[in-house]
Amino acid sequence: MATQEQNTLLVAANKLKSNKIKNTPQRQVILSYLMTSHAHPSIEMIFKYVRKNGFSVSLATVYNTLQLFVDHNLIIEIAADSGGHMRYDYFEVPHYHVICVNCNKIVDVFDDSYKKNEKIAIAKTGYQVLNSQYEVYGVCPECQVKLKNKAVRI
Amino acid sequence: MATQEQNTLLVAANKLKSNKIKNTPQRQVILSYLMTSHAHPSIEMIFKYVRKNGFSVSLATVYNTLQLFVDHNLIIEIAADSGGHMRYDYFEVPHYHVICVNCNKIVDVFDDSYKKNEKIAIAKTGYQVLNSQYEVYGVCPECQVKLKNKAVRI
DNA sequence: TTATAAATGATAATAATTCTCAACAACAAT
DNA sequence: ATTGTTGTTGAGAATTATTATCATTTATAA
Repeated sequence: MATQEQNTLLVAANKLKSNKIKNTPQRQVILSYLMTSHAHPSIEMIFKYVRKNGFSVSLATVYNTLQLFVDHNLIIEIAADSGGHMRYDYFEVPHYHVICVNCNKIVDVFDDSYKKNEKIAIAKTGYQVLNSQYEVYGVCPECQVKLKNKAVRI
Repeated sequence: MATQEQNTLLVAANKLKSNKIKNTPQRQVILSYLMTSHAHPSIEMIFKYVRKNGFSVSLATVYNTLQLFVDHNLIIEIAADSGGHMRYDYFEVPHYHVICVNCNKIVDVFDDSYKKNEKIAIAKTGYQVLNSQYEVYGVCPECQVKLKNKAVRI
């Protein structure tokens, strides 16, 4: 019987094939990680994850692979501002991100109404629209508590 | 009679004062540039602009100043993907950006309906929302023509 | 004025990203 | 299955972007 990990790798492998992307172990692992993780991982996190799972990989390959996936619209890049690191997310079902400006935690909101603005953008600019991204910045519930406690202790 | 440039600097100076930001020549010039330019300039463009206009400035000051303005919500950072450089924009009236993935041109769309999604985000996540940003990626009319011609000439 | 707290700027230090190219691997055609 | 071709990987170098340092200068309030 196949393990969960094997199943996920298989799904990723099929995704690569249907996108005519050559099927290497590194690409399978990176894509399956992005498909299943809710952490919206950074380059560094992805690099460590692949090695931790027993595959060889270099940083150059992580960069190349993520760029390739972005070009194929399989994933998106998220600029999570404070900290300055790019984060990556599998993007099959349209959703947007709510990002904590204190701890950088990112949560998904699966509501595609923001996508309606693409039509307005086309009408107003004449651009040929490929995709769009909506991001909300704020303070997560945990950090709201932390910051409140901090203020009291001055 | 005051020149246009002088007027713009005056407006910027008042903006700084009303935000309790110490009023230095560098800050005036950078803010006035962001308030009047439609170019959504990068760090490099801002640095060159300030020097071209006869003021001394260092890269460190440009970085510091932009961070300060972002913290005061006077401007926003835009991750214009391809090219990887951050771009900056004065942000008084809510609007979103339509970005050409080929030439990186950024145009504004002044339609704040995307802001309505903030309420949904609050309800679904419990975050204390500070602001939100919507970005559309596509190909601008000029590049549509260029790319079409290119394809024909292979 | 003058005191003082803060900003500037030259440069160093660090971190992130891209480049290079030899060795290797995927996959289509046989 | 074997092989040839084309594309991928990876170690490290090169480059680029960003942040830190700190002596000097400047803005502002008293």
